[in-house]
Amino acid sequence: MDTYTASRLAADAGVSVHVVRDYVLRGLLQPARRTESGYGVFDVAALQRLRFVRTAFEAGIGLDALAQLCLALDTRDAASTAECLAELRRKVASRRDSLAAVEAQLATMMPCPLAQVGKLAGENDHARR
Amino acid sequence: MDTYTASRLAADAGVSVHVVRDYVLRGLLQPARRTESGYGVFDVAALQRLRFVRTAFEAGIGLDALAQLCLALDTRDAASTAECLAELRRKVASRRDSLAAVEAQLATMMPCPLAQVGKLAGENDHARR
DNA sequence: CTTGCTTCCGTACTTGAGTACGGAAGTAAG
DNA sequence: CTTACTTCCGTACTCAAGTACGGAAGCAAG
Repeated sequence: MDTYTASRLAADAGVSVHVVRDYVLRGLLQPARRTESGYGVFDVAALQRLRFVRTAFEAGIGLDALAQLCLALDTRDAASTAECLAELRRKVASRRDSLAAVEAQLATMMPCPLAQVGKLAGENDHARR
Repeated sequence: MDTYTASRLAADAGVSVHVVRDYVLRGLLQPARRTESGYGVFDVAALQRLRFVRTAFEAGIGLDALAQLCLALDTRDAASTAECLAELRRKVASRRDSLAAVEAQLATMMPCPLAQVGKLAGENDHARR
């Protein structure tokens, strides 16, 4: 019936059980329901959520920002969801830019093993102010 | 004569003096020389180095990896420099991939504020094993 | 029922990056 | 010389994300 225990969910998403618990505490994840004895029961949506969060996290998005989005998502608040999404897209874009900059600098250092680390960003600003 | 005091260097790179000291301790940066009284004296190369490190750091490269590269750079060890550069390029590439994945998922959630977080990565793997 | 796993929960430690504190000593201006 | 700022150094704290520990209780098999 597509239900997951905490450890199954963790295994399927490739994280430790602890991370699942941590994310539940942070509001990134919630069990679809709980057994009478308090055990969490998760569904496919939770797995998708968890995978999404991990991907975003690996891309450098902080858990707090993701928690905000998840909250908006869970409360089905269209306005704040849109806002969170916009903010995330900004973050992603800025991250992509830094990445591009590093790639460029890395490229300039590739061929020669000398210490010409700055050759690109040479603003050459007036020392000895 | 293009020399920088620790605080000038920090200001010009847009970081705090503490970060400069921290980076010197980590071997990411070294003063060109020191005054008799132990004060660090930096040069433009250090500024370029610092800027590069910050850019890379903002792109999600850990300081440890950067420290390795800087060590290789400073010892002018062509072999390990090349190795570090290769590794950094791998990291950058993987980071770019995560970023692309997030962008894709973000795009699928943009138009509709519903909780269809996973619609992309839908592996649909057999729950209730 | 007993043995053995999983879950729960709280708490506490770890690691990475950075900030803050406190004192000693250098430096610079009047 | 005195006052005020900067630097140095070590140590200690903060914050984020995760891991580890320890005990209580659920669950499952013999």
